[in-house]
Amino acid sequence: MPDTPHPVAAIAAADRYDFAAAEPRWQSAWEEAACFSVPDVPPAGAKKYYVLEMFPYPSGKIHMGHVRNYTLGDVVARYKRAQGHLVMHPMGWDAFGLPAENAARERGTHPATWTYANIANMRTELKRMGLSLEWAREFATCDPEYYGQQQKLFLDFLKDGLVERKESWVNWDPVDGTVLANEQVIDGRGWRSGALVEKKLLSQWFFSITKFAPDLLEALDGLDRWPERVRLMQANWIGRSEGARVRFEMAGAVDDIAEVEVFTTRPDTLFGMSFLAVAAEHPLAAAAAARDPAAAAFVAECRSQGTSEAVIEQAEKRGFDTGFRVKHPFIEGATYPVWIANFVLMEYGTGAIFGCPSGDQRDLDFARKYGLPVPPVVLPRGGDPATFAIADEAFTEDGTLFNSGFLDGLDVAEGKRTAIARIEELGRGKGVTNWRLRDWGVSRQRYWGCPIPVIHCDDCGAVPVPQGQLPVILPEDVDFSRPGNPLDHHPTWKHVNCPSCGKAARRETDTFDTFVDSSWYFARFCSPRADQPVTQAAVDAWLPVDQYIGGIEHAILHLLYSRFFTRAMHETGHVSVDEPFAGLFTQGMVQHESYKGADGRWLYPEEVEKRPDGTAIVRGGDEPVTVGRVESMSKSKRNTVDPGAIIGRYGADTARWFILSDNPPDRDMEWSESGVAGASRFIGRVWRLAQNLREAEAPDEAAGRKLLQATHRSIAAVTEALESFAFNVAVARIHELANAIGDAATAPLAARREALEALLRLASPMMPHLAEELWSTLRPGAGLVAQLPWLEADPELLKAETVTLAVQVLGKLRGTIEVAVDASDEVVFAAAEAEENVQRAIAGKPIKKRIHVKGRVVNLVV
RNA sequence: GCGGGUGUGGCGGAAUUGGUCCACGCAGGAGACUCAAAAUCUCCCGGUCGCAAGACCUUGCCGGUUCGAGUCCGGCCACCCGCACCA
Repeated sequence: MPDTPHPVAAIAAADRYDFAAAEPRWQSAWEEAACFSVPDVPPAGAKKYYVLEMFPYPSGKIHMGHVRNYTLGDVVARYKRAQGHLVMHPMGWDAFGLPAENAARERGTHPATWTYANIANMRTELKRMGLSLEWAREFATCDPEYYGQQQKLFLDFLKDGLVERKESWVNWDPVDGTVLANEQVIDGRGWRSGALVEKKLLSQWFFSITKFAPDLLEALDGLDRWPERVRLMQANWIGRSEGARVRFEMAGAVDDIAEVEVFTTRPDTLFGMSFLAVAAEHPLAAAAAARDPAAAAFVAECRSQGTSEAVIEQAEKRGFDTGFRVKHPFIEGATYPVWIANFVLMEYGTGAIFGCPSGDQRDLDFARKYGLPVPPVVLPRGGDPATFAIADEAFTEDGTLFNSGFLDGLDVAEGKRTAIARIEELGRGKGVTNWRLRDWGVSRQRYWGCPIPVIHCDDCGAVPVPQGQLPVILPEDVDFSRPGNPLDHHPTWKHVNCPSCGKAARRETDTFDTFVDSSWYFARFCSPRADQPVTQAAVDAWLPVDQYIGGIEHAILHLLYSRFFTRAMHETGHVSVDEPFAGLFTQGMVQHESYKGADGRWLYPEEVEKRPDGTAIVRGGDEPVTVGRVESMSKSKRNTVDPGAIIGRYGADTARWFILSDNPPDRDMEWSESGVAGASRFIGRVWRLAQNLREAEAPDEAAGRKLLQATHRSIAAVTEALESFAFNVAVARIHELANAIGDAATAPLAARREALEALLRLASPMMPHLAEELWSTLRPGAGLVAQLPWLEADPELLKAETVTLAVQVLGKLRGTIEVAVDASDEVVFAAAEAEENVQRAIAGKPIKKRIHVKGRVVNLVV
């Protein structure tokens, strides 16, 4: 950033705030003063505060979501710094991932070239925002210095039994010969080839996150600075459920399969069984397919359904009767058909369920569709057992069991206990706790990711790469002209000798899921250049992150994986904490109106001109524009606004101010051009307030005191708003203070000056450049606002002598009265009843009850 | 489909957590300044009725609890986020 000298006198003479000159100047000043640098290990007694925003994927340009995210974090960082904390506020890049490979295939640019060019550009853009970041800690996850340390962590996890090799299903594009991500599967077809996607079984690496399931669930209670909804979503995702595993004996073994095990949370409804259903990947389904071409066709069809749970759950529920039958564990002689069903998930429970249509909506829909019986077994309270029947809605609530043999008369909870006891007695299964959470598959068949540091040897199996050979670095000479994983068809890279026996062996060619990269970066920031993953003293001092800020879309996966990683790093001796993020704030998305031209093509906002009558036309023409709904900014709909253009035109403070002022930060916000213009006007207004500071002709002490009271009320209100992340309210309170200063033309200069200086300091976390600019002219030589302590309200000036009470009659507002703050009930009621409009409302009726809430309201009941 | 959330003027929203609904801003209207425009400054601005005082209605919809409900409870509707290989 060029350092443009700009003498104070020149600024004062100008009639407009020159943000383009001022903003880079203050950015350099902060850098020179090293305002935002902190040591890896803070000095004894320092109050540390770690502020972190989710680091960006380097897509090429920052977008408004980034501006919002990093502005929010910056306000917190600057505010906490002013409060006397030693604040660490780093930035880095989540730099591995699919888009770089797509760019390589489409444009022939190497992923590394593309990624580092994007980072360079985005770093420049972020710097223009004036964020209080410590750039010395910057790294990208695609730096070998970072991912090499990640490989060490993986090997430690492997040694400690936190990693497993298992088989799992992937989306397979049979034409491209490529594994597809879920987002690359569109309507069951590969996005490039258009081929019907198949499921394919691959051997892959898994992190044993399920080992921590109980702790990950229980520890949510301690995360009291996390949004309740995120904790709820995580709890539901981990999904602890009590139930039973029950083995059903086959009525005639199939191959060597003599029984099928199901998991159920409703063992009490076993007498309501109608069928048994298995997943298409279940061994019984395979056995059926081997015997019956129709079964094989159905299994093949399920296999083309993709691996995404959302797709599976929304697909039409379908099944195939295998002809096999199982025996009921309780009812002598009863047998039930075994179906293959497309909604049974192999990954959950045992891959098989027993169907009780009267007590489960999905089972009921299935039974109705295929004409299976629906025996009711739970009678609603007050229901008549003789006539109760299920129509098209299953009964899932508590009731009394009936038609259920030894369970008759019990309620659901007792029924569960009794049924489990009997199952265990019969040796047909047992009560178990089941978890929805699955182990975390981290293998990806891609080039642009962290290589998994393992060598496969025919004799020794999977052998860890020895410490001395780390890091395993990605080869640079890769060929993207053919589909599939370039690492796999690289001519030499994968051919190595087994570290154990020395024979020819193969490198693992899979790379890590990019969620691995982002699961420990917050720890690496504490000592970003260390030659081990983390240094103990640094992470012990700085972790956990005190305030983490990012999008709600990461509420489950990223946050859960990071919580797992921290536990795994604790277990392997790298960190001392279990929870990575003590405080979490989830921001809403940035949205904009969308526009379409006459021919239906999407238009960018800058191509559209709004007319006074509310209609819109294409700028510089007469083509009508259809204004669409407000939705999340996306490139495909072109409803994006480039932050760079906004900052160039209005300055960083304006962009920051608007993005904070529009609405509460946890809600979606609508970017609007007029809103930005409004923010820009306010910046100009504050600047003018400072230019017009001179002694009043007839200074009025009373007006001065009033202004100071308003100032100190503002200090209290803004502080409270910032504490609770109500930045839009903080902005409103600062507006009010500006209005108060503007209205106090007769107040003595000293009072107006104190008020304005307070305004600058209260606004400085949000508009740091203007605050510095004006502070430096009002208080030359008084240092940087960025290094000043936060203001505290003077309690003496917060006191009020009187208070306005609302007077209600029968709960309806009929007037207000002004009373002393400490007025007694008698005085208050007398004043209330004397009020003219209140008298009219009472209309002479006797007052039955009088309610007085101090400082708030009086309610008279007649 | 399952899990989670949101809904208050023309618009974004505020509301000491059960106590004066609509602070602050945007848009709009009127005026001042100006040859004019921009910028700036002042005033008005939820709806209906009324000359006014004021009355009635109003926090997505329907019902309930309470002296009093945007806030608590029950039932719906709409939209948004996530669903394990997008990041």
